[in-house]
Amino acid sequence: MQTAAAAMGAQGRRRVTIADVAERLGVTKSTVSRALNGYPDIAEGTRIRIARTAERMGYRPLTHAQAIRTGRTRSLGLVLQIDGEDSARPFLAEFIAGLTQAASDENWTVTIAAEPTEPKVRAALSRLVEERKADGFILPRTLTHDGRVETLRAENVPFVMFGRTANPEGCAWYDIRGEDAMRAATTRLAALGHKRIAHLPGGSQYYYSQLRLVGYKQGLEAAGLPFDPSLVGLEAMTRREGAEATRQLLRVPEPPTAIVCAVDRAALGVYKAAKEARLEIGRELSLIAYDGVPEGAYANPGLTTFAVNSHQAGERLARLLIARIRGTAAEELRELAPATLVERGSDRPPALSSSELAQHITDLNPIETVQREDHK
Amino acid sequence: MQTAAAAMGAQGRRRVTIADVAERLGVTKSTVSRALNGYPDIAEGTRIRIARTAERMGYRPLTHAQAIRTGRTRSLGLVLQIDGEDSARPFLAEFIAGLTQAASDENWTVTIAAEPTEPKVRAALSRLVEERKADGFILPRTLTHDGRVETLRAENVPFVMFGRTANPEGCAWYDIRGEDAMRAATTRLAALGHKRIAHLPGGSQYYYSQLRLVGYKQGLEAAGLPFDPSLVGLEAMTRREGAEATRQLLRVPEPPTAIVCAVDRAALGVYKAAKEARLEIGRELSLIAYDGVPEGAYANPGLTTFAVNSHQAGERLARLLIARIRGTAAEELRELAPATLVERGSDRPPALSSSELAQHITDLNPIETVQREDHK
DNA sequence: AGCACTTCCGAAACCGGTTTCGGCAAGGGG
DNA sequence: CCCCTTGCCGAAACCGGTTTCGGAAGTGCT
Repeated sequence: MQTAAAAMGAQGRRRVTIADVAERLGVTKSTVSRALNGYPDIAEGTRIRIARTAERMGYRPLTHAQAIRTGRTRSLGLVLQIDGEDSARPFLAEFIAGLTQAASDENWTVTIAAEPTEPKVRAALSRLVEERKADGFILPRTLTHDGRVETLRAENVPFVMFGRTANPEGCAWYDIRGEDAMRAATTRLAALGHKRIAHLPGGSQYYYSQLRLVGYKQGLEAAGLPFDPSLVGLEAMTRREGAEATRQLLRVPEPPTAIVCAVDRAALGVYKAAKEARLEIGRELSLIAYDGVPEGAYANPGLTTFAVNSHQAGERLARLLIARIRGTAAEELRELAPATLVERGSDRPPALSSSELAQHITDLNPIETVQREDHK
Repeated sequence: MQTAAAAMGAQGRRRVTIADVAERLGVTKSTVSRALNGYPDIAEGTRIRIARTAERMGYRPLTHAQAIRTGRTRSLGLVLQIDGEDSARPFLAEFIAGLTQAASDENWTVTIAAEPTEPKVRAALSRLVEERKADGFILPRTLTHDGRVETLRAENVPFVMFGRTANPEGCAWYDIRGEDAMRAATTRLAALGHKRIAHLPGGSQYYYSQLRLVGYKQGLEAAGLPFDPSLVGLEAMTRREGAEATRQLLRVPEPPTAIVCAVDRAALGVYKAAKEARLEIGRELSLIAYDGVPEGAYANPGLTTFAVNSHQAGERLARLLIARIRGTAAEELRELAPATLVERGSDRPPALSSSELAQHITDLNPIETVQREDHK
């Protein structure tokens, strides 16, 4: 139904095509094409001459026309899983900015899609490949065992992950050294005088949670503190879960005076639980987390955290993926970057020792109250 | 340099092409093409036969191959302006989800780009058109006078705006009735007993700010309250600006007992200023805002606000743009939707009258303190 | 001088579609 | 019965590139 073509995208004069360039120089299209694409059977002088006139005439090959023969589109694919529940993604804008700017530097574009469930995400990946809409993919939020990786490996499609994974075979990635951040957070709290430092891990489906737990343990070891499994709380990815995990940690005989959270949003829940228990963050309970969400700055006191540079992540991932598509081996395309400490007010020397804190908590919170909080 | 094609996207068997379908039926490619594209010179029976076999064979035309002749890509363009400063976009994920899901329903895709400044955004729009990467654009964050519109109008490229604009000629849009929300907010506060209701407008570069101001005035009128220009505060788009505007409003002889904010983030600044002035939100100062940012739920008390459904906005905009590209007149593609009231705790009957509040403020805050706050 | 190799480029096919053009057959009117 | 439409489809050109193939000129070697 190509009839109602009222809105024709016709903007003035015609594009300059490869035929125009060829004619101008008295050579054939094929010579121009091979010259511009670096084929070895074109004389150096000819190549330069062609490159110059093409440049001067403003010739830019039409990606679609190339794609029909080469199969390549110069397009990076990004498929998001957005399920409405947990769709607060403060970093998405910066991430996309980094991605698209790096892509456009190399004259690539980014095709984006979103689906609510994992099977649909996989289907979308396949569809984009099948329709040649993307030459490769960036996979955000890598899981320990990631179905998307299987899909793409099976179809032999290039990809790079934001985050490492359990089975690294054939995988390229960019990741932040979350384990180093957790390690530094722990030693920092120890240096402030904390003896009982807890950890709130992230969801176990994410590989980074394992890494961050390891970093926490390394930090304890470096500080000469023993590892106590009872100080590893429930998995907490949300404010609600963070609050619940904290309530549980504060109920034990020797409660922690500091908590290292795998993610900022869980840390926001620590604030909530602390408020319920009438504890002041930065005095009775210290806190360091990871991510750098903007809400952390609004918390009271501000949340000390290790921030990740999402813009840079997007930028690097775009470059890695382009290299991957061009044929570089996955094993050579693995990059790690550090998180940056943002010091705010949530980490201070402990005002109370662990046992004093325990006493303080039971003084302030009769058993009944605590239990009622627990069930709400 | 097409050499290192190690990562060829070759997935098994070849696609089924239009030639395959034609051969299968003993007709020519051209017949298949015209049948599938609804040309009138194909017999109905033939059309059905072709459609069925194409379907059965799993034939899907390759968009790029079509594009080279038709110039159309079946791709929607979205160019974001992301400048790093104000890049917190809590709705972006939902918006993109709506957009891409609607697009993919109609077998279109979304190409996304981001640039830090307005001129670069305009350049990106032109580039995407020039390279035929997008058939039309969605323009988020419409300004009163929008350079993007001029660029696209000049090049005769279809577009739809998220938000209305001053000069509607040739513009299609989807927008939320922010004016109705502001009107409802104002009458609601009046019904709770507030007599002095202030308004914090958004940035004047945004057309919606004008509309919301009008809605506020309509609300006053409907409630039988006089409009007092001194109750319209400074433009506030951020928490910081919202706080500053509030300080200023609270300093007058007859301060407002309630504030209607054009945007949630300014409202978060009201909380801050209220805390400084030791006023309790929902008692001494009531508050209703607009947007529905997640932080509003975490504020204390929760922020009552008119929330916009970003997912739906994206979805509708995709459909409008596709219709626009297919030739529907811009004037027929204008859609408005209401915002939804989310009741939380920030709007209550006033605990104090305006004059009592004024007294209360001066009691609690010696002049010096206020001035110091002012300059920080 | 003769021959085999290179070097470099033109000719033409090709990719997977769309669109123009023209022709055949059936139908209608005089 | 003939001519003129009209309906329907095939043939071929076309879109803007890439890639294969082969041949003309130049080079090196004997």
